[in-house]
Amino acid sequence: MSRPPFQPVALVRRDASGQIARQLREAIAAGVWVPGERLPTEQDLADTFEVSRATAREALKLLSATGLVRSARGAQGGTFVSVPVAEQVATQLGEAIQLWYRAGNVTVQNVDEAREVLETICAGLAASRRTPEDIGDIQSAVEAAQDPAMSIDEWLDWDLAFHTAISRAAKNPILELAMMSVHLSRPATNTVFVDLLDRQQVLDQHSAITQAIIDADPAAARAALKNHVSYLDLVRRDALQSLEVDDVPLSQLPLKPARPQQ
Amino acid sequence: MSRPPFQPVALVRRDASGQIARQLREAIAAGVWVPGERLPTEQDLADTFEVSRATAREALKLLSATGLVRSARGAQGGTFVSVPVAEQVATQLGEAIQLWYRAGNVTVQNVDEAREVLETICAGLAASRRTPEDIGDIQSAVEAAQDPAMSIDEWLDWDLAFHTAISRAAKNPILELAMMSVHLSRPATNTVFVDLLDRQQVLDQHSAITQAIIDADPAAARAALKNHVSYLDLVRRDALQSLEVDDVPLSQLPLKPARPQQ
DNA sequence: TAACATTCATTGTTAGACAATGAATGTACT
DNA sequence: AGTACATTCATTGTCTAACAATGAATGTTA
Repeated sequence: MSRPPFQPVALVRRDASGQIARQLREAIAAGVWVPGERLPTEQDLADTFEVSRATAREALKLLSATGLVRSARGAQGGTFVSVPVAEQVATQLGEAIQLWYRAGNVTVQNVDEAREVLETICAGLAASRRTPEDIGDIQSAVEAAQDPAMSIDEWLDWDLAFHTAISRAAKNPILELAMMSVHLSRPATNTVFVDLLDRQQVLDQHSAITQAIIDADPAAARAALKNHVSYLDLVRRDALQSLEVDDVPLSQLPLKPARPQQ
Repeated sequence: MSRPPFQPVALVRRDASGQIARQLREAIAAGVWVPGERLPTEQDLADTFEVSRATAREALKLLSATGLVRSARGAQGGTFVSVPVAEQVATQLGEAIQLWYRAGNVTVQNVDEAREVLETICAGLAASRRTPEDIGDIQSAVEAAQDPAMSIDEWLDWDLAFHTAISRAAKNPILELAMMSVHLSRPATNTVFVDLLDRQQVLDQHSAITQAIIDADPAAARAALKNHVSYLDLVRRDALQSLEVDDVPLSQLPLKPARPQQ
């Protein structure tokens, strides 16, 4: 099976950089250039598409924004096809979810539900597939969070580390990515009530999840996680109620009336 | 709660456009500009960061690649904060997964497992939450796929429509996005065996899922979907076995030895 | 009132230049 | 021979200065 050649299509004079980016993206998807391989130089691309180098550069910027290519200076430099790292993809996804939340397209309930079902699955899989390293990671995250003098931010970091370790132990990069994205989108949605949590209770729940994973007991892991999530849910409901906030709108963030989006 | 002002930070002379993009992204995340609002003009940004307009433009291109902003020409034009549409985010995610697959970072099993657990959840939720419109969408996708003269591509499109309608009926945009991404990444991973499927069997399985959703029976919906997925799994196993391909590597696509990625 | 023309701020694109970089190559010294 | 250092040079990064295209607002005319 040989690789297809790159066949540029003449541009219609509208959004040149976008069209070039699209053609390059499709070419990469078709395997014209494989990860690690070098694309033509900016000048070559500019000549090929009959545009200026600046326009060709902007097309490459569009691709580099999603981590599809990366550039390097120097004599042996150039633009290389690269495989986006999970963190980058997850960050972008989390970003999008936060914007959706602020625009009212998703609710805290949506995010929490997604989190619950995804993490429940991951906990079950983790109990079946965890390696000794995974157990170590999970346990050290639990232990590190036991210091009662810890700041909220630090504590949240360890909480994230705990849940990240579980999703990694599930040994499925796709689910891990999904979990990571949901967690990364949570800062915008849970700032209201984090300091209302009882750390000791959370800690106990984390320990129960950990133990089930160590015991290789998927059903127990799922149950322990569901218990944890329902506690978080309870605290959030109480917090919202005490704030006398309606359950539906949820956007505590300032929202200016949005300009109609075309 | 008032919005924070925009406070640009002086750049270190390295990757100026990237730094500007990062600062703008963080400012948007902090609510300096809300969706629909206009950013400063390119010239203003250039002046603010003490760079040329070209560099400021490249920063904006980095943001527009993920749909975070969009630009418009004309007297009242400019660059506006926008909410990325789900399709765009899902496409990017699917793209990343395809690259991961080609780079060997994910396997077909990973993608299929993610698809199975996500869609099982969605099917259950859909059975609880489906509206009459959802039922109509799902049914018409099933009926449309009954034409035996249909081409494989068309048939696959209807298959996608069927599964998309289910995930939409689950009424959770986050899970819907996840499903969409997994489906969009599948073309690269299932080209080997699609024509080995028995369309009538697939159709019957789709009908069973549909009926369970109409009956508002989550458990039945989950079971019917699991049955469907396990059939697909079976066919794929057979296909791989008959091709005498090992079960693990799975990359049927041409792979050149990748240049070490820094 | 409606249709049309003009204005003009803003993004889109161009051309040519110079700066920064970093791998490869050459050179001198031990 | 080997090692430290200097040079080369293709390539990306940034700059400058301009012009083109656009499209909402405004003005003008029928």
